[in-house]
Amino acid sequence: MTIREEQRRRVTERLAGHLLATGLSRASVRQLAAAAGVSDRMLLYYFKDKAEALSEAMAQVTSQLGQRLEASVTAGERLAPERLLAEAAQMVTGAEVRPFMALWMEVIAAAARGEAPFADIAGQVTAGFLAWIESRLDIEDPERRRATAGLILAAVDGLALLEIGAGAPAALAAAERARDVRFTP
Amino acid sequence: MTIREEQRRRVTERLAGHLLATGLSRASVRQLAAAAGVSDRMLLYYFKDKAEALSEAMAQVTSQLGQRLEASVTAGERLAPERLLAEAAQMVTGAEVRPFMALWMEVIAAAARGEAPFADIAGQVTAGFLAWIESRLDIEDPERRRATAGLILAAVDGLALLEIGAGAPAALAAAERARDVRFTP
DNA sequence: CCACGAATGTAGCGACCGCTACATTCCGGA
DNA sequence: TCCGGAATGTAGCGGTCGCTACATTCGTGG
Repeated sequence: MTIREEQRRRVTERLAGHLLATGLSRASVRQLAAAAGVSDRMLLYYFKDKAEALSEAMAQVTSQLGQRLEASVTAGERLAPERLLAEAAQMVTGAEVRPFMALWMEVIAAAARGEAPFADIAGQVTAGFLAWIESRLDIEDPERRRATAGLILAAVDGLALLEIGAGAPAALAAAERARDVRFTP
Repeated sequence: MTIREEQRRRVTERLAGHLLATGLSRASVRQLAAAAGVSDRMLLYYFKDKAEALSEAMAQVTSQLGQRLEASVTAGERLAPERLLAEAAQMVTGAEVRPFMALWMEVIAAAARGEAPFADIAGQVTAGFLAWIESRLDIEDPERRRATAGLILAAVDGLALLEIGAGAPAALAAAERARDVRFTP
């Protein structure tokens, strides 16, 4: 493996940590390079441009989160939507995934205004989450399962958003209230 | 009324339209001034700085949305949370309020990273929406009413977010699915 | 040991950013 | 009519941005 490839991997991991810690606003080429412990000149040697560096780093971030999700939710078991919603709501208001949700909000916002490469990143991450939720729902009808997964993901993302706009206590209360939700049929 | 005050109002309205149409990414001082039909020098004469201009424009935007909400939802009537959720979900996926939701995502993202003045703006807008939803919920217990309002707002915002990440059809299907939600008790 | 490509450093380009100092024009009241 | 403040224009400051041209050093295969 060339030095470039090695560095690329090391730098990607550090970038992921930096993004989780500080968000996209501290993500200029020079700032990213400093956080990764390399010169800005070298960052753009390892990656062809800033977009590629960010894409790789975000892929790393979501991969890490995916592993945590796998570990925290009982594997293989399919749950009723009510339970999955309750667990997801609890998780998203917890301290562990909060950095990710904050970063995720920024990615979504950048995607909303069409900024490359965030539109692609947002689409991929959303698709990944939807597939993950779907695979854990004990709903037979595929169409209904997909729609339910979308609604659960919307609720989860919305709770993270509520936390930003109304504070953690309000978001926690809403997450508690999510336990009273029932899906029919 | 001085010319300055007159211009301030005219410019505020144009800025609101520009923000709705193009979002925060096209919101540099020079771009805002061009959209408002004044020189950048004059924009910062009417407003003391960029933050003040954006705050006024966003207040204008939310005021407009508030008027639309008042007009579209039966006034004075208190609804069951299921119905309010269904109506809100339908509204947020409609073409009318979509520009606002896109802008709202950007404001939330900026607030999440602590950017002034968006943290304040996000807090005020969220509080306004929560109060509006609460005033239309036929739930007796104030604490439960507040928590339910938070959950409904989270669902609505989440649907807008889902539309960005997964596309309009997925968001529509999830909004449809929201009709099957029941709150207990 | 040396040639050659990989790796790295130095320096800066042109564009945009928010904002301001300064000069000038406009206009209504004394 | 002229004076003073409001209104507006001109020009540019110091900074960050993403990115690159060019030069230099390093390390390894022949």
